Amino acid sequence: MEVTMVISQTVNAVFVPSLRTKRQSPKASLRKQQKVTSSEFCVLLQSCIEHRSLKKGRELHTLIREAGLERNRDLFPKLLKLYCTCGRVDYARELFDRIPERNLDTITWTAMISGYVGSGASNHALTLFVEMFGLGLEPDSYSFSALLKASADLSLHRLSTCLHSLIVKFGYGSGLSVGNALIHAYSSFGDVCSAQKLFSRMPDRDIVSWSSMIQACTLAKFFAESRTLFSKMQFEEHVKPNEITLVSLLPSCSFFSSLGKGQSVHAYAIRHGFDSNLIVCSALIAMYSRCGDPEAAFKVFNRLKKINIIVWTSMMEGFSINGRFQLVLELFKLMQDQGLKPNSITLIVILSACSHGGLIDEGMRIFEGMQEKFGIVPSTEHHACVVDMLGRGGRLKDAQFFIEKMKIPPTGCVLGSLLGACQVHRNVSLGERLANQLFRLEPYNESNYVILSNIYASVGRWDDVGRVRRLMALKGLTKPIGCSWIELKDKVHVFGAHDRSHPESQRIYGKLEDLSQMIVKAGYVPSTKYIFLDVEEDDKKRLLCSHSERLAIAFGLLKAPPNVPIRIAKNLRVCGDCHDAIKLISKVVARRFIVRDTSRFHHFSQGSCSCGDYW
DNA sequence: CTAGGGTTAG
Repeated sequence: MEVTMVISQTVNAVFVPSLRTKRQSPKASLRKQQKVTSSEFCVLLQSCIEHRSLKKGRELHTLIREAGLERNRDLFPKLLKLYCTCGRVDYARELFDRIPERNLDTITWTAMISGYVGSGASNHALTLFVEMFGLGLEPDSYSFSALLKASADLSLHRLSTCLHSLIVKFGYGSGLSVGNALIHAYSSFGDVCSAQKLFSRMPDRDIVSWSSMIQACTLAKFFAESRTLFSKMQFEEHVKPNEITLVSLLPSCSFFSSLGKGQSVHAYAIRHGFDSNLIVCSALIAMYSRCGDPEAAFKVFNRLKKINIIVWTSMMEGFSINGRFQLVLELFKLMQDQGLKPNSITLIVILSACSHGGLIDEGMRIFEGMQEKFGIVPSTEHHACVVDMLGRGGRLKDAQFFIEKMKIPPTGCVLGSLLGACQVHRNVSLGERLANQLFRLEPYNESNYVILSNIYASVGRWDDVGRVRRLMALKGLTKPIGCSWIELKDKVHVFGAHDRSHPESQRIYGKLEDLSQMIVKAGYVPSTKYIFLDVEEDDKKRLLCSHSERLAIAFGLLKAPPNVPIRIAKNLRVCGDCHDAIKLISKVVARRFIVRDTSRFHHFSQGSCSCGDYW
């Protein structure tokens, strides 16, 4: 409110005197008006743009038109930008179309193009660019920056490379902003190599270049490289990280599932006053949660005074992946009590929490009330959550019925959820039908093949297992190799299944043997149904004992300082038998284990797990 | 008229 008042005062202060001068000597005032007022208008417009004030902006526009300055070279592009940033690209386009093409210059075309990109209508931006190029107008560095963003938004890798060569041709190859836009575009395609090549050749680099390069590494899962860049920028090139740098870096810190790295970034945020920035905080909350420390995440959450929907969603997601499902629902209620409405992503998080927590009735109630209560039309993702919820709870028939009654066509993710449930509940015939449907729908999604092959294996149909595996090979798909890792003293130790490559392998297997004896005494019976290989029972039992997660656990027990929880991460789902075994190990050695799966955490303590064996 | 940012089912 204050802002609009300031603007209107300024408008009056600037405009009223010029109105008065209008009635005096016309010639003198005209000159005066154009010289002084157009730049003053420019400042005012800028202020409307910054505060996204459409109302004041329209008033200003009227004043500008009356002053005969609408088509001023500086003001016209600014007017376009005003409408675009206020969410009215249509007004901007109308204004743009009122001027004959031949009278438009590159700057104006580019303003309109950027406006489309900024409003998420990148396709229109490209169409306009083609028109502009066809008229023989040369794009400038601003045009290229906007176009690169458009090509990134539309996932057009080829277009980005074409633009890159055009950029070089037009002589903008060493420009800072264009370079930054190129890094961003390449990183959005996961093409870190091109981004890195460009970055290393840039004559000038600023905070945006560094942050974008860090972001590129993080997105491509080059986590160690992100961190290296972070220290390099500070200690070798003396560039000061800002909040955006931290947000680009933070996801890298949770990968190894050890807290140290993320904590140091948090400390940096506190030292530099970034710890009340909501975006930094939601990244911190996600980082702590993904390191298996929801309490630390909650501390960050709790000291915020004003919380937006994304921060709430991050916190609820954090509790959810750490198995605190009741807490998720309590927070969800609290959030609504405070007058905040969930968005579509919040509801996915909530439904997924209900699914993983086995809170089926509650979940169904929330799903059914989505539209009426929150005004959100359920998308395929929400439907997939419900299918997962019913399927996980063993209600396969209900899940099938639910899919049949869907008002929108079921996508791969909806059917995939049900296929996953078929694996858990060993339903071969339904699994087969779904898998065949899915192979047509998404032929290159390897997880569907893996699940079907696991379903066959679980009932001993080894010929069919082989058939699915050959089908995968034919399509060039592979099953990811399982491994687990543990970080100790800044070093990551990775283990594969039955791995003997670690220098301390002998001690690890010795420890495993001890542990096996202890848990057998405590009542452990190996469950060979989790071995999806065609081998003898005894071999299966032996294979179970040296799964990668157990090797990492044994190593952790040998090496980690006493009394701290042992944190393990795995790139696949924890095997069900290992899950049983780790529960018992946590009891017999009186130790907490925090194991991260592909999708969630298992907090093992005193013989039980936070997931309640339902996952 | 330019560049980079947080939450998303299996």
